Amino acid sequence: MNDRVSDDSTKDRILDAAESIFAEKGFKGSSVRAITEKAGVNIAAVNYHFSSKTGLLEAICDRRLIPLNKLRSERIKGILSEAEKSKTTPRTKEVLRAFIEPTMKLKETEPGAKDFIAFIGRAFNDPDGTARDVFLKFMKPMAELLYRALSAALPDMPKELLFWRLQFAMGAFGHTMQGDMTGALKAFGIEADTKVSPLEMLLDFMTAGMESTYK
Amino acid sequence: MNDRVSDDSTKDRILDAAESIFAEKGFKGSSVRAITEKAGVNIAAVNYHFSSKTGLLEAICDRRLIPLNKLRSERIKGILSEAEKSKTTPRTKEVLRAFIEPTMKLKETEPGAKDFIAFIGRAFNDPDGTARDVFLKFMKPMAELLYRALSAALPDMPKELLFWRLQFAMGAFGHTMQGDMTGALKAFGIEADTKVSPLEMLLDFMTAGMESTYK
DNA sequence: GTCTATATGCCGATAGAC
DNA sequence: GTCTATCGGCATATAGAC
Repeated sequence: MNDRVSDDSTKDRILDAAESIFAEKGFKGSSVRAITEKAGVNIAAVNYHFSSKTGLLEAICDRRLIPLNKLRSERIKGILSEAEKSKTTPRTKEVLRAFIEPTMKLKETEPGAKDFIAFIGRAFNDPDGTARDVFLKFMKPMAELLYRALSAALPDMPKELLFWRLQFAMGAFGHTMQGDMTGALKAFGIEADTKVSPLEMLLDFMTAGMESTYK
Repeated sequence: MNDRVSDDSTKDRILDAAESIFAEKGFKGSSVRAITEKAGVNIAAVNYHFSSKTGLLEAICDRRLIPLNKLRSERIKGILSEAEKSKTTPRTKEVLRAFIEPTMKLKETEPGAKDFIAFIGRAFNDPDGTARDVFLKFMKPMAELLYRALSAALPDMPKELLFWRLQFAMGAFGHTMQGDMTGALKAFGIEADTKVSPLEMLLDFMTAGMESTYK
């Protein structure tokens, strides 16, 4: 048995290549040909190992999104049960952090995972029905748990307002995840400062937005 | 002369159909065949009138995005010159409103424009290079003006932080523009309340995020 | 300006040899 | 499990009749 995410098998070579090409070109824009060429395997291998291009997409989600959502869920459930025990309200920012921090950590530590993160950042808005459907299927229980936790953190907020704000926050998150901003920063004549962390900036922004009482 | 955005000419029938199909399926996912069929014109008409599929995309942006950005720009420039005259700082929320309100208004008043809005909401994150490049080309001066106006509204904020927060805000905006949330609302068991305006909710969220001093 | 017919090419998927 | 060869389909784009 091998618990590494990737090894040198044909299957994993295809998964690695697909992750990277999907991230760059989207699901529809990526051809099985391009994927197998990058992986250095025969074009027929995708159908042999994954049945279809869609099957390959599902395998990618199995490999990365399931473990990622497991981490997120455990942290959020921990926050919820601790709040229940102490009869307090969870803090909005900690709930959001529990969702987002594992994503950033995966991006930094797991080689190749940054392609996956970029891909799901945009799968969320991907016009291709197949990609969106697969992605939403994998995300549904996670989204419900996040919504519940934010409900607990902001118990007096009308549910529809909470829902919309969660949409806004997820839009900000998804857009941040897809691709890096280095080029855009330069285009605005801004020098990047490595002291500031995108994670903390995003959490501040989201938390303020979620909790806003701005008039 | 005819100053309506759309009439019954072949050209406009194609633009209307393309707008709607691009919105649903993205640029790559939309075929010229599907567009001409929906428009009720011959398949060769796209190349005759617009040279290519990409030319068609550019014509769509010409028709909608240029006038929309003109409205946005005029309002933002008005805010900037008024602030200069009165030696005050523009208000963040009013700058954001000047950018977003014309979008919402276009969506409500111009028939068919809601397809365009949904499309640009996602063109922003569209993995297809062609669509993203065309869109960004049309948006560049607009983005720079918006950044300048927010700089004026938040003069003490470090430029890199301002830049990132603008990215977050645009992510929230783009995600909100693409498609309607009715289905998702129902999936969360939330009854939609027409009294609350997505525009105001979004502006509150964005303004709080932009101005956040949350620790 | 609109049509048919077609050129040319890439797509996902598979059959069948090894 | 990996290969070659190929199928059938759909894509964009165009040539040329009307």
